[in-house]
Parts: sequence; structure tokens; C-alpha cells
Amino acid sequence: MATLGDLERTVMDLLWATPEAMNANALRDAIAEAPSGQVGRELAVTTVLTVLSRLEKKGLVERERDSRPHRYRSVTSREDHTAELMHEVLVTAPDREAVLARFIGSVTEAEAETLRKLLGGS
Amino acid sequence: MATLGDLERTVMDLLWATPEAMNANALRDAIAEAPSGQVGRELAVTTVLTVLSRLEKKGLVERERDSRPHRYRSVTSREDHTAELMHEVLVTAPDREAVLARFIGSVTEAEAETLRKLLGGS
DNA sequence: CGATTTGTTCTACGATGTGTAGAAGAACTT
DNA sequence: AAGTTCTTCTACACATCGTAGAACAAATCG
Repeated sequence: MATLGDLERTVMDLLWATPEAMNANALRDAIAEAPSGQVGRELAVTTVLTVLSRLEKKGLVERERDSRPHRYRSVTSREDHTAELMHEVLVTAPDREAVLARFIGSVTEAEAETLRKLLGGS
Repeated sequence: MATLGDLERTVMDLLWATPEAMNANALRDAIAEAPSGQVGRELAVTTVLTVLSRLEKKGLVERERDSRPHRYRSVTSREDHTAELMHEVLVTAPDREAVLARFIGSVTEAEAETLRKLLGGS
């Protein structure tokens, strides 16, 4: 289960929020600009680069090696990634139907409505 | 996100599979008896106890302190726990509806059918 | 009750993951 | 070629987890 650290998470949030690829400096600045309510996140660029390398190794990020300040981009959308994670969690249990039953009880009515629509045909 | 280690996971699986509370020795033996395909898991009882304490601190396990060989029991069912985890994952994304849409695409037809039934009335 | 056995808690160490960043190396700009 | 800008290497501290011995507590047996 690919669980992310705080900084890794922050970086992914920024990359997910930005369609274009970003370089390490832009990320560094974005993190400094009150990204998630944190105060004083004046990180060294190398810190950001380290995290990006780790995220790349985890397959969450890919980089354009040709453009000189390398530019980084998330491999999947946040939604895809989250859905995939949810599925990974689901399949850890032998009785998936039972899990889904409990799960349904925890979503809001609006979400339930969405699910009904999505499940409509088939 | 409470992510479990391998041994922690093995212990939880055993506790989840057993309705009655178990003591550390019984768990130790159960782990030794080819619990998950592993070979040679001849653990010391203290190892099991340490893991149980950690699981207790994480709120996944509770113990009967009065019965002398303390007996341990999972606090929630595996299904509840898994569903809760799925929900935790879901709410990490701002656009939950989009996540659900992706998620639906990843479940089997049987599971989709279950969901339809569960969502039926409202 | 004192000794032995059984069970629990404390302490600890190695491995791995993560936040953090300096030092060293590579590449681009004049 | 020299300086500037980036990237990669190396490193360290801290947390988590697997693992278990040592120390301490409780029950049991003579």
C-alpha cells in the first residue's frame, strides 16, 4: 500500500492541482505560499528534488528529462489514484460484499445518489 | 492513515477470523501453523505481545486484563475496518463524486449488483 | 510461605521510510 | 574557460515495525 508522507502528499496535491508539468523551483515556491495551512515551509530545492525522485520511483510522478530544469507531472489524476487506492483497500478483505455494505452506510446521500446514477445501466 | 506492517496484519487477520478472544500463546502457535503461506514463523511470544500492544495503542485491539493470560480481541470486524479505511481514502480527495465514478469502474459486476441492491431505497 | 513456573512490561537493536539538506558532479550561458 | 544553474549522491535524524532478551509480576506447587 503506497502510503505517502506529509511532504510527499503536499507535493502530489500541487501536481494534481496543476495540469502542466512543474519544475522543482516552482514547486518549492508553491509550497512556501501557504499550500496547506502550514507556516514557514521554506524548503531547500534539493529537498523538493529528493521527494520528487522518491515519488518517481513510486510511479506517481514522471519527469521530462529533456527540458533542462526537469519538469514533473503526476502520472495519474488524483481521482484515479484515490479510486485505485480504495480498490486496493477493498480487495484486502475476503468478503468484499460485506465491506461494500458497510461502506455504503458511510457515504453521504449526495454520494449515494451519484452511485445510483453510475450504476444505473448494465 | 493507519497502515499495518506484515506481522501486525497477520495478527489482525487471525483475530478477525476468530470470534473469541485469544491469548498471545495461541496466536504465536496460530502464526506458526502456516497462517499465510509463510514458512518458518517461529516467533517468540514477546514478539507477539509487542505487536499486540502496538495494535492496542492503535485502537485495533482490546484486551481482557483480568483473565490472567490476557486475552485479545479485535475491536471492529474486518469488514468495518476495511470500509472505514476506504472511506478515509475517499475523503482525501476534494472531488469525491469523481473518485466514486472511477471506483465504480473498478468493481466486478457482482459487486455492482450488490451496490445497486444496497442503494435501492432512499 | 518460599520456590518455581508462567505471563507481562521494558528496553533495545536493526531495517526501512521520510523530511531535510549539503557536497559533488553535470550541463547550459556567456 | 568560468560562472551559474540544475541534478544526483550522500547523509543524518526521527518514526515505525519486526524481533526478542531482561527484568518484573503473578499464579501455582510443595
